[in-house]
Amino acid sequence: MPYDPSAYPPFAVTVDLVVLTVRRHALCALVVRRGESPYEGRWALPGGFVQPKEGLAAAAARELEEETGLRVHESAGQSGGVHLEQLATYGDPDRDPRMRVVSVAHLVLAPDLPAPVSGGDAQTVRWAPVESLLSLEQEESREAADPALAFDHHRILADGVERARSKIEYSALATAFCPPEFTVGELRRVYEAVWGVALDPRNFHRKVTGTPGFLVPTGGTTTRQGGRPAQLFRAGGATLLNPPMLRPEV
Amino acid sequence: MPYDPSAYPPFAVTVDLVVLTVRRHALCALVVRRGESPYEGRWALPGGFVQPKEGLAAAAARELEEETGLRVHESAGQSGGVHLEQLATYGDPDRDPRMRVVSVAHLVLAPDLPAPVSGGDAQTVRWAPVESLLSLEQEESREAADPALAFDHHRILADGVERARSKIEYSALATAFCPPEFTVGELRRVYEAVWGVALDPRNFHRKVTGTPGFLVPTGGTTTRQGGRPAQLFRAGGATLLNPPMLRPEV
DNA sequence: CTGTTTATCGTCAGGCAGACGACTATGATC
DNA sequence: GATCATAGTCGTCTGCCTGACGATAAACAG
Repeated sequence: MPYDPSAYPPFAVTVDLVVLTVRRHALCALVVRRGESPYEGRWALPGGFVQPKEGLAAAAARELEEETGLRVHESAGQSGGVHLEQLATYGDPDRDPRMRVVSVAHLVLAPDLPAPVSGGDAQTVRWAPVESLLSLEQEESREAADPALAFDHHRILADGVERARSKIEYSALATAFCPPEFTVGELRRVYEAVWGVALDPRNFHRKVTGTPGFLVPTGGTTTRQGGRPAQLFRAGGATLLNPPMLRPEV
Repeated sequence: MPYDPSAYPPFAVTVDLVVLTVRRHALCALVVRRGESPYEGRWALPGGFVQPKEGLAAAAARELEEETGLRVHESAGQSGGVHLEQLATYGDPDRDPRMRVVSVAHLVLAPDLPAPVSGGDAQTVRWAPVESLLSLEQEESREAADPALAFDHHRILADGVERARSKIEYSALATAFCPPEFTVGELRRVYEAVWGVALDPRNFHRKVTGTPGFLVPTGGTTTRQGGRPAQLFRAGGATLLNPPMLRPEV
């Protein structure tokens, strides 16, 4: 099977981004409003073409910075540092009606941003709760009050959310949703938002403070959540939690 | 950013396969000898171009059947059924010296085949223990007695093996390495081969027979492993093991 | 018949998670 | 300033699961 550079089928390769954060106790994803056909006016995941001499992760990082101003830290997993990883690749022959597009989806976990989204037009880029994005799509046949996501982005988002949900079980990645310094309660609210469940504050506290390398106390305290002052922590060096955090049944 | 079908960069999209099985108590991968430049004469993972109107999983299944005669069962996870899943996508700009190739790697778990490999030339397709494939590559600078894998296939294989090792922890996928009917001991040898550790037969037996939906007794027994007759099982409907099998530390 | 091999059942101790009580230290409200 | 609401932190207890390992069972090889 010799290569003939003009004989291989014409493919376009793109990256799509599932950018997740936790805002107001809800897991939110970054979506952009499409300004062109197809799916004009619909919400879609941010993304774009991979450049000829650009790696896949580099393309994802570039698109992320173009859309949000977020910069990926090299050593992912740091608290306050944005985490980026490859999610999966979607290449159904007719996922884009215009041409054959293979999209390498990436997952980004970011802390809540004070400014909504810098670098993008506020009218066309926004955070949307994943719950509404995913549930709306389920009943796509309803009147198009809030249209569903474009292309196969519903599936990509669902896969990304599922990846995030399972990954915070056995890794320290939940700290990627937190500011550089955070309390145990704030970290617990991240788990609660991502999993959509309530956790026992006492057992959670015992678990995370008892896992070596997960949290490092900074010595400071804060009362920004109200109530008794809480210790501040940074993410420790551990990336894998063993034994894992257990997601409650059902 | 309007689409211009002639303006996007020229990409080729391929699928590569990490096909794993357990033979003679060792985890083995399918490799083919390259007959052309670059890396002529080297071993490489099987793979090929995605066709214009073909999905990624379909391309992987087609390549698998072309190289091995194996056919993927639709409902993966059945014992005796071949399991196929997407692994990851590799697209470094210079991973192939000839052109820009983005490869969507897939992971295949198959039971040990009585016939070596049907459908392929026995001289150019073979099972190789992953231990030797991976360790050889580590010392690539040694004399080229047995050259390393072509392209970035060492990394792809390593990722696939790591995926398989972690996935049998929390899923019932180990049965994909087994024939349609198998004993607890045979299943244990699968775990031991994939993880490269020895497991306690008594605790393993308690664990797998006590996990609902993992194993279904067929009523038959066999002595093909020698010793006392062992019950035969089929894979149950469960796909996720909760709690998971624990891989011994270190 | 005896030793070897593999399968299977049981026992026991330690670790960890879920349920939940108790106490502490803030700010808010009266 | 007393009281209340809110959040954080420490402990206790119980049940489940795992790792270590003893014991028995059923085949085959000599």
